[in-house]
Amino acid sequence: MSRWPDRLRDMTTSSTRSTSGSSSRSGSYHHGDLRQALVSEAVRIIREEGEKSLSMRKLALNIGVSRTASYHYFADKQALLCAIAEEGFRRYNAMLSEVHQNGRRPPSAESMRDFVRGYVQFATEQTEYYDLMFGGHIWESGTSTDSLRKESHNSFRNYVSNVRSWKEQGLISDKVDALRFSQVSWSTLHGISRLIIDGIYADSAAIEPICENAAEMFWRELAP
Amino acid sequence: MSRWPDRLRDMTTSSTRSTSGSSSRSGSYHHGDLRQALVSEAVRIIREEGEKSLSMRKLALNIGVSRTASYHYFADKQALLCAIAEEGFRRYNAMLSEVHQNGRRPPSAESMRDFVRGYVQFATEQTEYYDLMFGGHIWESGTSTDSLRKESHNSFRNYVSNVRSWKEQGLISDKVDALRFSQVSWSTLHGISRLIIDGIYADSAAIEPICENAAEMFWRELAP
DNA sequence: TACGTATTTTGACAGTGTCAAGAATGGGTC
DNA sequence: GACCCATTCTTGACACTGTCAAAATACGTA
Repeated sequence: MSRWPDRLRDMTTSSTRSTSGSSSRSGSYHHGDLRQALVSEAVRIIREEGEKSLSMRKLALNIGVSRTASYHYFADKQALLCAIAEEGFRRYNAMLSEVHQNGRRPPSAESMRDFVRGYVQFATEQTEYYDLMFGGHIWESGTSTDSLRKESHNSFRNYVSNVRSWKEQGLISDKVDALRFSQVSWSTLHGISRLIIDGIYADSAAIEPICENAAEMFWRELAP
Repeated sequence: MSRWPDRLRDMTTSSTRSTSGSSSRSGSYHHGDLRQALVSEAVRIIREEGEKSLSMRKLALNIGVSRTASYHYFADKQALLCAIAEEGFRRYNAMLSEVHQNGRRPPSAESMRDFVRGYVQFATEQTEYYDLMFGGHIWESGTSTDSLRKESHNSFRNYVSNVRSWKEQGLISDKVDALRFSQVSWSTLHGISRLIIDGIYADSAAIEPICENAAEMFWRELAP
């Protein structure tokens, strides 16, 4: 006679379980892949109900484990959020290398436009990740995970070294300061994204021309 | 024999009381200027201990009133934060009109640099306000106060109409789209500020050259 | 002095993150 | 197969949080 028959019965039919896929043995005391299930469900909650609505207790309840089970995989809530942000950086890098076609595409007015569009699209469509990646909550007071810090530094370093290599190949003006340009242009992209996400640029029809304008401005800076 | 002798004694010597100034009658049941005291103390807590550390209960305790007294002036915590953001917009507008010398200063490479510096300085030094003004928490899910929304719209409209009037006076290139330029440049300013605030541009020595670069980029867009 | 209104308090409820201690499980060794 | 132990999960508990409803207090005014 089990001590939690209802919960177990619920678990086998829970929609949550179907997403975790591989190694989850339904009906067992051990979940099988709790760590991944936690991250997935957390992302789902943030996307569909907002970050504020994510609590460790509700998260565990939805998955079908007890409130503190998660603490075996994440030291605290912050660590969970860091793990999600890391996943975000992985997706972000994938998006970047697709837009840049792995560096095989020379910079141009068009490539700039595609890049700006891609960035803003990623930020505004995958808000669940973007908010955590550059949201501040994670970074303030230095409570972020080591691996997350490494991942994010990598991301920006790639960005700069991209510009630098363009300059060395003579594809852009040699007057450009690669580091400064990267910082300022990234700021612009980040600013556009944040203002859209936060609903301050409410008119969604304005997004496209804003991106175009930004891309033109960037290219005016870079053009040989 | 009073029912809360300790609290009353504390109140008269509390450092909090001394800041409220004018109409507070110390030692009385009625606080005198509780609304203002709440805002001031809330700002203090956010600045010195971080926004996360601000709770309605602690706030009331610090001031020396009971936990729910604040709800007579603010419908909920969100409303309190909106009030602080409004105060922030007032300070922001003051800063702007000082930098622009009330519109009497024609746009130039120097004025651009001063403007960028002023903006970033305001954002990074008065983080308590800036975070709330453009922080998202307040805007998401449309729970912001009417008066706050009005104040913020005003702020941006002023910014655009400034650029527009420059254009009409022939002080900048007539190829500039005032609205688009305003949106993109504001995004850049916001992006720089956020990335500094969030500690992602950790090197504080980089701030100055970043601002300079941004200002140059802006002026290249505007120069007649 | 009495009354109504503005202001503040107490009590209560449903949440939250997280620690410490214990219980169930599964894999490896004899 | 029986045993043991590390891994995984649960229960209980504590100190917090925002906020509602009802009661208490003080003040201005008639």
